[in-house]
Amino acid sequence: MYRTHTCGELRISHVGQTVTLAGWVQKSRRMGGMSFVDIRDRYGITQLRVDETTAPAVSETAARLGREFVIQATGVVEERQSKNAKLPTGDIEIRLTDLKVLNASQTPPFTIEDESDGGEDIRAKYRYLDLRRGPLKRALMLRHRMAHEVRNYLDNKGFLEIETPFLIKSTPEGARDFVVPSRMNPGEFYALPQSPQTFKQLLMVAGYDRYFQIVRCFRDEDLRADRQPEFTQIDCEMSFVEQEDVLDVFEGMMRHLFKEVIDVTIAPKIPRMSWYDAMDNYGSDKPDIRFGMKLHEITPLVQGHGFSVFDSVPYVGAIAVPGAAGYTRKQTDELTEWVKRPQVGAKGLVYIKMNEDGSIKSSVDKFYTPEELQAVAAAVEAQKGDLVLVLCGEKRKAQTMLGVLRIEMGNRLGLRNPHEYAPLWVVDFPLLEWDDETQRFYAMHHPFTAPKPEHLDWFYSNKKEDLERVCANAYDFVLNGVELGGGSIRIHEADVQQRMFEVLGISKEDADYKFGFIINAFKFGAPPHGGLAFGFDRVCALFGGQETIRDYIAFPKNNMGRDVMLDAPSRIDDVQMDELFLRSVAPEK
RNA sequence: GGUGCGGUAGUUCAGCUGGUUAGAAUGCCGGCCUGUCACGCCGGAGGUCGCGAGUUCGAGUCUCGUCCGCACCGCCA
Repeated sequence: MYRTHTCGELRISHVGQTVTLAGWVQKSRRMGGMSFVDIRDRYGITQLRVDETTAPAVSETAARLGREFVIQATGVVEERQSKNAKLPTGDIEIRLTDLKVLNASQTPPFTIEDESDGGEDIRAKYRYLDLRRGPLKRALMLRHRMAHEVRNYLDNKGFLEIETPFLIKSTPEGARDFVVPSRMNPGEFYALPQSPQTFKQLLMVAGYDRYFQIVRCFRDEDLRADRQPEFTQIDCEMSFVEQEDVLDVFEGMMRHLFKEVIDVTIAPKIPRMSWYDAMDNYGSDKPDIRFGMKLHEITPLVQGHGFSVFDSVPYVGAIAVPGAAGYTRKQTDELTEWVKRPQVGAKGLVYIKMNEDGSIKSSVDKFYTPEELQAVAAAVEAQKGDLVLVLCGEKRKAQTMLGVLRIEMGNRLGLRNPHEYAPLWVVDFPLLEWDDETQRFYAMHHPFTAPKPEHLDWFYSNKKEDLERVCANAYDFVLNGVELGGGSIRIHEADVQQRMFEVLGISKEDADYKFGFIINAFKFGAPPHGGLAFGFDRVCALFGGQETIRDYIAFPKNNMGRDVMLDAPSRIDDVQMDELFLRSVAPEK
C-alpha cells in the first residue's frame, strides 16, 4: 500500500496516528537541522517535518529532494507549533520516520502554483504539469461535477444516454467537416460529426423518445477563446413535444446545474424574448440582460434636419450610457475611434451629452435645436448625466454595431458582474437567412428545423419576402450574453423536409445523396420531435467565471488548431499515405 | 483570408532618439541557518536578443521577409 491518506484530509483529530502519504514535492524549506517539505496531491497539501537529530537518515533523503519529486512519507501526525490558516491541513504536520523517493523529477520549466510564472505557450507544451496546478484541477473537477449532474437530472427525467458514431458522412452544409480517408474504400472519406443531429432524429424515429448524450463534436473552423475544433455538447432530443415542453425540461436542467454545481438559485421562470425583440432592443441575438442601456430607434426624430449622414440611411439608433455625460472630448474621440475599428465597423459616432445642469451638448449641435435633442434623449430614456451614443446605417447592421457598443460600455462601467446570472430564452427565430453573396437562403439554425405551422403558406411561397418572414420554433439558451445552447422543433414529415432542401437550393438528387437516409426515415412513422444541445465546455467555463474554455478541457488545441504537446497534426509516413491513396494530393513540407 | 499585440537568461519581464562588457526578479547550483510555510542571509552559474536578409562605421533597438504565440474580424447550419 502506497498511502493511508491523501494529502488533503488530515486534521487535528488525526493527531497521534501514524500515516503514510504519497505525492509530489511542492516545496521544501531547510532550516539547518530541521526541514519542512510540502507534499501535494490532487486533494491538497500537507506539511512534513524532518528533524535531523531524531531521524538523520530521513533528513539526508530530504536534503536531496527537488520540486516535483514523487515521494512516499511515513510519520506521526502532530499539532503544529505555528499553524497555517491558508491550508485546510494547516493545523497539523507529520513528523517523518521514513521517507522514500519513488521518482525524481527534472526541475519543471515553470512553477506549479496557482499563480504560475509560466506563459501560456510553455504551459501548453507541458500540459501535464499545468494540470497539476490548482486552477486547472478545480476546472476539471467542476467539469466532472457538471457531467455527473447532467446525467443525474436527465436520468431522473427518463432520458437514455445513447452513443452515436464518429465516422459518418460528410454533409457540407454549415460548418466545414473534418474528414477521414477510408483505407478499405479508396478515394472515399468519412466525416467527423459536427453534431449528432441526424442520428438523434433517427433515434426518435426508432422510438427512443427521450435521448441524451454528452458527446464530442468536430468543426473544422478557425478557433477562438471559446471555440475549439473538438468540443463537447450535451445533446438532447424528445418526441411528442412542443417547444414549451422542451424549454420546461431544460430550464429545469439548468436550474439543477446552477444549484448543484455552484449553489446559485436562478429565477423560477426564465424570461423569453423573441429574436426580433432581441435584435431591436439589444442589437444581438444573445443579449446580456444583466443591465439596461437598451437600443432605441430614433430615425423619424433625426431625419429631415439637413444632417446628410442620418438622412441617407434607413435606420438611426441610440443608447443612453448612464452617468457618462462627463466624458471629455478625448474620451468621446477615443470612443469614436473604437467604433470605427474593423471589428465594429461603424463609420462614425454621434454623441449627445445630457449635462447634470440640464444643458445639452452634442456633436451635431448645428443641425438640431436643444428641444429636438431633448426629444431624442426622451426617446432613448436618457437622464441628466447620461451620454447618448448614436449610430446609423442599414437596420440590422447598425443595431448589431450598437449592440457591440452596448456590451463595451457595459464592460467599461462594470455592469457585467460575472457572479450575477441572467439566463434567457431567445425564441421565434427566422427560419431562413438570405445571403447576398451566394444569392440563396441558408437555414439560420439547421435544415432540419421546422417552420412554424402557421407560417407554412409563406414557406411554400416562392417570394423572397414571404420566405424571409417564416419563423421557426427555434430557441437559444443565453446566459450573460453568451449563447450556451440552442435547439428547435424539427421537421418530421418527408415532404416538408424535401421543401426545405428545395428552398435552400439543394437539388433533389443532391438532397437524396446527402440526406436520403433521413428523408426515407421520415416515411416510416416519424413522431413529432424536437430537442436542443448545450455547449458543455462553455457552460463549464461560465460556471467557473471564465471566458476561455481551454482551462475546462484537459488537452485543448491552440489558436492554430495544434496540440503543441503532441505536436499534432503531423505528417504520416509514405506507407500510410500510399494505403490511403493520398500521396498525389499532399505536397512535401 | 485579414487586423492588433507579443517573441531578450530555465521562467516572467525591463532594455528610451541605434553606441563600450545586455539587466532585474524568480527559478537553479553551493554554503549558513531547529518553527518555516512567498522563510532568511552569503556566494555562483546561466543569453544564437525567434529565424533570415537589408540599412549603417556600428542593430536587441530601424526596414523587409519568415516562423511561432495570444486576442479579435471573416468563418462557426
